[in-house]
Amino acid sequence: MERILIKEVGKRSGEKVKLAGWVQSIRSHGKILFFDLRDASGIAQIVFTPKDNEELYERAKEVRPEWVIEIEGEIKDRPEGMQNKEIETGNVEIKAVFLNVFSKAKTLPFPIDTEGYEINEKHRLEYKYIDARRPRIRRNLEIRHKVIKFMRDFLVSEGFIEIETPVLTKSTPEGARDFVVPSRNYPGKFYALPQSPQQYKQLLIVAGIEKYFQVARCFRDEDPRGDRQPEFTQLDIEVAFWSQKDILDLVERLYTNLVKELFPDKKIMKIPFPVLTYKEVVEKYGTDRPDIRKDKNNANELAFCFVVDFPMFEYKEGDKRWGAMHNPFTRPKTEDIEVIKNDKENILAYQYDLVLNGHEIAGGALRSYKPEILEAVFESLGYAKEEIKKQFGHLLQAFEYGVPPHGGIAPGIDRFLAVVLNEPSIREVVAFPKTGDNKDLMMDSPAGISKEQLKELHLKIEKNEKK
RNA sequence: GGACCCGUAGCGAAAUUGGUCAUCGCGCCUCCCUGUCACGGAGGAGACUGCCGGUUCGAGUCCGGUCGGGUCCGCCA
Repeated sequence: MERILIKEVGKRSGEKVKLAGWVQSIRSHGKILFFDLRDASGIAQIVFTPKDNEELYERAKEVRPEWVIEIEGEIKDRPEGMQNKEIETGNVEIKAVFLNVFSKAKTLPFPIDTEGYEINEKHRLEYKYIDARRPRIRRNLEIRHKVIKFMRDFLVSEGFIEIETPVLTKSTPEGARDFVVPSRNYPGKFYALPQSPQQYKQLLIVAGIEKYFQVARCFRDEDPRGDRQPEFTQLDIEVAFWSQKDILDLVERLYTNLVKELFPDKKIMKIPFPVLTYKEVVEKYGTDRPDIRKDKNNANELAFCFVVDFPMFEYKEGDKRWGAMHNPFTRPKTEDIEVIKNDKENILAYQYDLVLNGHEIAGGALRSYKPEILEAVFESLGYAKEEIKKQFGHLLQAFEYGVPPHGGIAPGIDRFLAVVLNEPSIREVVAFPKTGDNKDLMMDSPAGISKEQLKELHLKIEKNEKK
């Protein structure tokens, strides 16, 4: 017999079927036994009585919560007054005639019939595969899937193509700390994991891909927060010949359609999204990611806005030097080389963020495509000529072979989901999140490697003198 | 790198100002129960109060350290 999904049983009364799943709860009444059987599609009530089959009933009595079983039986309309309106299949129940236990289960380390917020997160992270059995987490993962699918379908329908870029790439200065991967073939050399596919996507533009996107994993070795993980997913977008307005319009269409389709209960406060300058939001709200909601307690209010005209440079107090506010590839709003080099504090850039309810959910820019501008920016940041060539030579060289004006944006998927699902942390919308100390409690990672591996990689570990 | 918060059975909590036997709910085990759906009822097991040290006649409670989580600042092109 073919197994059917539990959500089907409600409309197949009278049929003999096979079901399989996890035993969610057991209610025993002496001479009648109820299971709530759960699969990925739903929950249904299974009934055993000794009157129908003594041997089967005795075996069913041994079953415990979370065992994985299959049953065969007849779907029957429930007796009058005994329907359960709380579940989709509550009008029927399955009278079991066959039971097979695939797998027993120990008592779970914590309950899964609650929202889960009350449980110490280290337990949930260590047993994430159990935590994810709770409906809230399964729903979050399903909605994540739908959001990503929507984004893909939307961009494809707009003529974009998705292209994968390497995960093993090169460490670059500026920006966050890199995760690095030692090379076996080249002693003392390292790959780096991408902080974003930034340079690759610009090179794809040079290649003539005019509309690129990628659901891209990005890696940054900084201390996490509730809204940051060391690895995260962004919808990486780059286009040739488009203006800033073209890009903002695309993103606005993406989110308005997405919310309409997948979150119909949510209300977007203002369409078109307000466009505010960096200067005015900092003056008015004291932050570059203003929360412009009217009612901050209303979970269904989504207040998007664009923040534009960021400064090109900012002075890094910690490093005592000038850095790029966004990234060095961003196009300044001037083409005057002398101004770029000498008037750093006043230069604005074609840089923009999308902000939602006080969270930065996308950042992007038009890029410098004229080599002399790019070089002026690098010089402004204090790079010597030979250093520029060494670090960014491949990009500058590529730009000598015909490059269109281009730009892009990268919406962060995790953060958007956390906001729209009203979750307190992006850990609630990631399948296997890491702790606030970049550890994976479930895999026990990071972990040591064998002497042989170290030797192959030409690495020696210095003993920590004092830790 | 810095500041703060938390750590008591499997889970969540309680424990006067330091003072008997460390309490409760859920879960777990056994038994009873033919209509429950968070079933119900009766009984039971389960804790060196994260770990190490100190103060004290006496520490779950105070102090120091350590380990494990969390929040924030720095950081996050």
